[in-house]
Amino acid sequence: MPHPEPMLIAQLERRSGQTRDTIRYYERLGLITPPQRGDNRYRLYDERAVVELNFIAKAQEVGFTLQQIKPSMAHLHAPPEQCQELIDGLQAKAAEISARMTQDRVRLVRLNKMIKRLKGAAV
Amino acid sequence: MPHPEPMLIAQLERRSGQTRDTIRYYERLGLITPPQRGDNRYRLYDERAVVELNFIAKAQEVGFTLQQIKPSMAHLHAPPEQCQELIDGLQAKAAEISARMTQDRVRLVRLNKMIKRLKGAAV
DNA sequence: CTGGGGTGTGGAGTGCACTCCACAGTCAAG
DNA sequence: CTTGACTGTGGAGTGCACTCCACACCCCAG
Repeated sequence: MPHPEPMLIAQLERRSGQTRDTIRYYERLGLITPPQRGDNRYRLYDERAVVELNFIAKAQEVGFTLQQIKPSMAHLHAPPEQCQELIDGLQAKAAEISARMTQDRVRLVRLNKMIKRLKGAAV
Repeated sequence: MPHPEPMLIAQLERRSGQTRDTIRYYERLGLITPPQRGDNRYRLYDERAVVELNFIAKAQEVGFTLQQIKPSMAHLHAPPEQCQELIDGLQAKAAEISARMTQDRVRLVRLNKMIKRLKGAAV
């Protein structure tokens, strides 16, 4: 059933939501596994590529940079055993986000104070 | 009392916490008022510069970019009358930060789910 | 009067994540 | 057989906020 019907980059573009420039950029960076090539040197992708691109998108969404994502890509297709480093990375990122939220709370308070002062002075 | 004892850039660096490169960069951008010059073309700063640099630092702290800060610099030395645009800017930024905090809450939930799943699978 | 520090300038480099470009080969339809 | 869409490559450009550089004055202490 999973007959490997390869897709060209335009199709992967549609299926992944990433532009072909971005896809090729990720390939340059070594983030995704380099696809097969046809006789014409065209890239031939399979489902694996879709999975990888979705993973990258999700990882970015939670705040990882591409550099941080790169080492995790290896673990992506392996079953999640002894991924302590992965867990560590996730926890570090969670801490980072928490810290930013704390910062943001402070910022908001400051901003609201400024706004109040200005509004008061304007009257 | 406020005799205008001018300072060189190294002193402003110490008093403001910004490197001289950053100070000159701000000047290039037109963010701070260009200082007087001595006969040797050295920049001669006064207290005003300290105020301006502190303002920029604070504005950055609450999340404004230099581009966004630039138009506010004019109002800095004037009394705060009819600064509706300033207030608008502050409120916009507050909204922006609130939005990010909402995003961050989502991100944190996702991250914690990932962590739990990985920890569960690892056992 | 020499040396070491401070200062001036314009311009290039950094890191992130793309984004766009010119130029060239490839392929299917009319 | 030509045309237009698709693909390939390497490289340059973007925006942000610096940061660093070479090269050249300037100034004061020893």
